[in-house]
Amino acid sequence: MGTTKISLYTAEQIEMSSLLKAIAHPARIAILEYLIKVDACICGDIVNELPLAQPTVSQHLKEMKNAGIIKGNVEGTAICYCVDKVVVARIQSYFSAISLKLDRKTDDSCC
Amino acid sequence: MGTTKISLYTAEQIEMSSLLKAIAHPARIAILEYLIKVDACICGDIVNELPLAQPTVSQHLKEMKNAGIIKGNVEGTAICYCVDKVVVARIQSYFSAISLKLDRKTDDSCC
DNA sequence: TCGTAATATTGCAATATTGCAATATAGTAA
DNA sequence: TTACTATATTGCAATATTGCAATATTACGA
Repeated sequence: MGTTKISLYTAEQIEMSSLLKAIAHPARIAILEYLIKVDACICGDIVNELPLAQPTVSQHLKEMKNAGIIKGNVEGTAICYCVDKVVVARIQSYFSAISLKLDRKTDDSCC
Repeated sequence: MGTTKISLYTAEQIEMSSLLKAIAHPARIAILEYLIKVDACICGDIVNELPLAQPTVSQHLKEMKNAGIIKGNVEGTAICYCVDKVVVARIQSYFSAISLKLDRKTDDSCC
């Protein structure tokens, strides 16, 4: 990759992009949705739900945890992962703000 | 990359992930925000706003247009890009729905 | 027509991502 | 301790992404 002159992006832009990158994959979305669906934050059977091998799921979980979108809790042999409400809320409000700004415009000036 | 058994993800999951992928980069976010800020959907001076060369910006715009997040309109020599409200709204409501589900839970069962 | 401005495309190097087999680690139970 | 279960890590191949220089294209004006 070429060199990204990161210093010229705002902290928010960088944070947002890294959060989104952590979700921008079908498997990650599926994991996210599964963690939300299975009310209790169930752990390892994510592997059974997804068409992916255990190491791959583990990697995805690691990345998502790194990005901060999920949290992990060791419980004996199992590990309990769950979605971080606060972070999801931040993403949600980011898009709400954008959407609001877009809606305020009378109409698309050219497109 | 290994083979993603795409067939096992839902259409929504795939669509969402590809939309998010089109934004999950500081430059893409910056472009998005700029297009929203400059009320009229101004065209090529995005290049002057970003720390990126013209071909690179052009590529980003192409990808974002491919993903459907922005629209382009030829106006003589210039091209007028603007954000697609509808698509952004879809992303927004996706995260709203998730956020809502998360909030409905009494508390995080383990984390 | 020629020149210029705005944008796109091509081709390539550098790097990142994805996926998995094999292996390692850690906890728990007998 | 041994065996088992759950998860993580390593190492690697395949592919995707990012960025840009060079070049092409397209539209306009003189």
